[in-house]
Amino acid sequence: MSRRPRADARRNHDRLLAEADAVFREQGTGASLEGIARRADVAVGTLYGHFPNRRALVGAVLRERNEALFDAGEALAGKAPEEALRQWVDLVVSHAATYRGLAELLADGIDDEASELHASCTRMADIGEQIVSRAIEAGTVRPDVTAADVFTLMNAGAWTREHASAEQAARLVSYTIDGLLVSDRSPQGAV
Amino acid sequence: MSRRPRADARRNHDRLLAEADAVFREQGTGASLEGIARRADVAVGTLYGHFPNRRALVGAVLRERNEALFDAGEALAGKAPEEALRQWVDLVVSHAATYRGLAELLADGIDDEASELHASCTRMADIGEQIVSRAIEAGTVRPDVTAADVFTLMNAGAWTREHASAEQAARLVSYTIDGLLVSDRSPQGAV
DNA sequence: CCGTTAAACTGAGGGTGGCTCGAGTACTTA
DNA sequence: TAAGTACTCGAGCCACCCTCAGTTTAACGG
Repeated sequence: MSRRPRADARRNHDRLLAEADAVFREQGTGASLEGIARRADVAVGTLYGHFPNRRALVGAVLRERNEALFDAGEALAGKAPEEALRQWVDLVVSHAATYRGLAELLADGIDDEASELHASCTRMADIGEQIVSRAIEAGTVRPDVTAADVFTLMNAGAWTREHASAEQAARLVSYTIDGLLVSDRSPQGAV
Repeated sequence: MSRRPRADARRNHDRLLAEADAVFREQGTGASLEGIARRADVAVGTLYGHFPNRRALVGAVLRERNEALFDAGEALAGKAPEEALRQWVDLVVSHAATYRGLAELLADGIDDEASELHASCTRMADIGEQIVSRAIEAGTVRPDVTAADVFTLMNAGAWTREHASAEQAARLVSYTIDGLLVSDRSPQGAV
């Protein structure tokens, strides 16, 4: 029979997650893992016992938060296509901007199946895919726009927010979405 | 009177620049400076004697290259506004993508007067400003678009190219520029 | 309550990299 | 060729990543 998990193990796991969350918010996802272990009053080895590498720790910190994000994304299915697209991109950009450096991990995670963030990335891309294909059907968005375009836009937006003002990032994202829409200058979608 | 600079100093300087260029191309601007010193057959201290920090070294590597870039940018003054804008952004994105990590240094350099890259950043932004204001006058680009928008777009494009395919980055940039243009959906320019 | 057992914890240690500074070297100049 | 100094060297300190052999401690069965 399998034993019940040890109480100290669970306690350390939770402490590590809590401190990692705080530290990543303050210093970004590139923060010192030894520092996180220190703050959690735990030896480095313990941290590595629970989370084999930085990505795993970031992934764990994000897990709950991501659930809420994905739920919100799916709730957008009812909205008008353009609204849904704008809000989804905005949601993800704000989410990613909570932790400096996350945009990079996400952008790299979509192509790396070994990444602990891969599942989250594909989930994000899938939701974007649904929204964008609905928008194309509705004739709102150009038919040649892909899910990859939307995923990339989200990452670029999040990165921009780390290196410029939130307003500047929002402007750029907004312009880009304008560019994705059907207009007199762009190919018309099938009705 | 000031002496002629020592021959060995100049030799080391040049070797360091050459190796730094090669290494930054191969490994990005985050590469080990100790490794660069080793490759240049020089002690670390010598590297730091010539270039006090990583940004200074990157800036020096970029200097000549930047001149060519700026010249090309100014040569675009004759082109049609939209063409000039697209080509300028493309030029800078390709330039920045030569060295992984450069997009970040540039994005941060525009706000940091102490950065050795600050001058290059403002120069880039200035050229963008000229092109965009000409395009606005011509009624091609929305009147609310700023030089900062263009600078940010260039950085975001370069970053995207580091984390996705060149094609994907080009698509996104292209869509964004579409969004900057005057169309039936956006505010009309004067004229 | 107390062994037994395995899961979990610990932290020294080996590796890499950034950067400094005092001692030594070698180039220029007169 | 000697003086003077610009330049070079690299050991050394610090921070970080990650591992693993030895130790602790919680869970379980009697």
